Amino acid sequence: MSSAELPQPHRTADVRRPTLNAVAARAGVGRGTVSRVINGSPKVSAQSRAVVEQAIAELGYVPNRAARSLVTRRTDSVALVVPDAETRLFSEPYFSEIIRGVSAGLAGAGMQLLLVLARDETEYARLAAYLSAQRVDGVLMMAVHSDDTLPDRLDELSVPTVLAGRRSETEPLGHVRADNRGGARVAVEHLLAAGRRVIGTITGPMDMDVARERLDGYREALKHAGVAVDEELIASGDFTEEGGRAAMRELLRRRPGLDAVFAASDVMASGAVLELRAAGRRMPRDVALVGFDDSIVARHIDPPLTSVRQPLEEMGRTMANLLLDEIAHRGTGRREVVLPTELVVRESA
Amino acid sequence: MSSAELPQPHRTADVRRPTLNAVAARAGVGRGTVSRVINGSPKVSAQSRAVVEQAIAELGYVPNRAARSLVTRRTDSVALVVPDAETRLFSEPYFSEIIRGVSAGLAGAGMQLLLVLARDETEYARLAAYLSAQRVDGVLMMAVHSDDTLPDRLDELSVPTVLAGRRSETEPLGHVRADNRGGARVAVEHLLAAGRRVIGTITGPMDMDVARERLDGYREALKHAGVAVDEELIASGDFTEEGGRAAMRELLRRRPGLDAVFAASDVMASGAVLELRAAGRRMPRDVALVGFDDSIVARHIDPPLTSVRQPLEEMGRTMANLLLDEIAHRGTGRREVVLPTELVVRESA
DNA sequence: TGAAACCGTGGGACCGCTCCCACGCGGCAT
DNA sequence: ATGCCGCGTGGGAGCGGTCCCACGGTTTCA
Repeated sequence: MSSAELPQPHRTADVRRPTLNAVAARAGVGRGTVSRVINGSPKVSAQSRAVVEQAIAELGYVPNRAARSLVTRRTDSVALVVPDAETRLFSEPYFSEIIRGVSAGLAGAGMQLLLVLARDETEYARLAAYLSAQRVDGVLMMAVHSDDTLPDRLDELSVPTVLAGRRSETEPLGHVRADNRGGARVAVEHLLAAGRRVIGTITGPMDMDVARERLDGYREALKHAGVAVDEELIASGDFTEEGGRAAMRELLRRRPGLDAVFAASDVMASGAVLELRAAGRRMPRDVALVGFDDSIVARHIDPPLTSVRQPLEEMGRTMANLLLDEIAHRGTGRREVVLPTELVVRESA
Repeated sequence: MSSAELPQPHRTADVRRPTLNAVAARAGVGRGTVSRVINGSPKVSAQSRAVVEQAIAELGYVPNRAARSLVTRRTDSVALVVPDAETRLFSEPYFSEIIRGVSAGLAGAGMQLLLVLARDETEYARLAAYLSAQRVDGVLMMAVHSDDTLPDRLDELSVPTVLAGRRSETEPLGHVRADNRGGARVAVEHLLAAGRRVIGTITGPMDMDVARERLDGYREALKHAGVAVDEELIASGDFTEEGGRAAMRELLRRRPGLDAVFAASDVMASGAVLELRAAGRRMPRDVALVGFDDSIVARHIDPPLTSVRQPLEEMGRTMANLLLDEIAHRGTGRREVVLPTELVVRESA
């Protein structure tokens, strides 16, 4: 009989939810008043507010986001963009912790989190247009590469954007990062304090800011302790296990007498461990080892790895806050926040 | 002069994007025609279509999602709900792989992924109302507990829902899961094939379907091989490292002569390794060990752990597809999909 | 040759909300 | 008393789409 018998593809269940109008009718007030109550406007009498709130409760009214967005031009949602190539890194606490921080930071403001995995280059290229098309109020980006221009494009389109980490020392956009330099410094100081003097380091790719910063921290610590920096003790990896292993091999070849290594990431450290073991070096007796990230592998490496921990969740929360701030008051000036790291001492050093 | 000088908090940049109207005007056709072109309706002449597409390209037009949602009552987005308590599991490939699969599956359909971390109980309780309030077209849920009623509530509110894993053998909702029983069986068969006969198992919490299924697989394999199941060789853990360790200790106490162990998760296996090592057992010589999940720790345990891998990404993609299907044709009947597992042989067994 | 069927098309109505203007009313100064 | 101010308040307009009806122009078939 009714059209209800016809299939209704692509239609949500037509259990029509109460509208603002319905609430107004029930409360015996105008739509404007209901809207004011919902949006916490002060220009409502206590009485009206009570009546409206009552009606809302009775009807189980929830505002329609689309209708609101349409007029306010806000979406109350932000996108978290992660290049898919890096998704594997998800497996590191890095992503999950940051995400939970972001989520916590956004929840308070009633913002939704849109997860966008940029699969291939094509998709990535379209992203700027896509994200600027009034779909989100702002964008958070993780794992930005030095040569990544998406942030700049978003900036041109005046889409509030906050990055996890910076692309270079002169990052123009707002971002949050850990004190990589300080963390590295503390790590190396820890090795120095244990009496180690021939300390090598395995760096990340030098076109990444984190890698440069951690290397700088290594240098600073040595310099500060009056130990000359031996360039032969610096080998570069690429943040992969195999890269770490190769770098370690190189270090052992160049300076067989080294007694400690600071690896700029736990994953590289785990590669180094394999090589050290193969070379018959015992840890920490012969060679002490410190990593960076305090990732999940740190605890499972044998011996458990001393590592530098970043306040990931706090970084996420801070990113959310910076973004919310930027959304609320545009162009309040870009801000960068650097959060402190912490050395987690285990058995490897 | 203009109002542009006034601060405009909470307003997106007023660079007004072209509307469908603008496109129509430029193309010299009516709004209806433009709408038809955008939605791929066949009832448009080739000529009109060409003109409209041209105009769209020239203006860089992108449809306004909110406006569309308002009338269609669709949002073209689905929520992925993850109880925050489980977020730590993010660090396992489990979540990241599933997410990437989900994302891939949704991307093809032009759907957005809303990540919802349900923090505390209160929030979790509100979620049903929230999610049913025309905010998403469907819901994907991970890490559902046996006593979780959110899925049922969503179902009542006729919100299409698909789960990762089932709550019990009689799960009424659509879901995707790995062949836990078969995987466990293959794992144990692998141990049997290596000549092991006194095979213990460390199970997960028995109120979880995965745990029960994996234990069943263990039993099946033994039975099939004509080996009597010794209940003393079954110890229960809780999917944590410490739980695995305790269970292993118990097994060694009960049956010091065991020559193999099947742990229902890699994390528990890593705990077992610690205990075995403490007890002076060498692996795999004295005791062979197989885990489940092929998580990141599996490769880093010493010796590298033989483990059962689940096709996580495919599970994610399948979840997305089931959900899309359910959204498009409601009530086409609940479906459950079971995907095969694979034994990854390393050095521990 | 005329009616019927069909096809692409334009545009009005509407989705549910916010914004803002105009209005009524009581209190205060004139 | 009369005017003015300010505070709630109601409701029209409009956000940018989709849906659907009505319309003119062909084609089809009796």
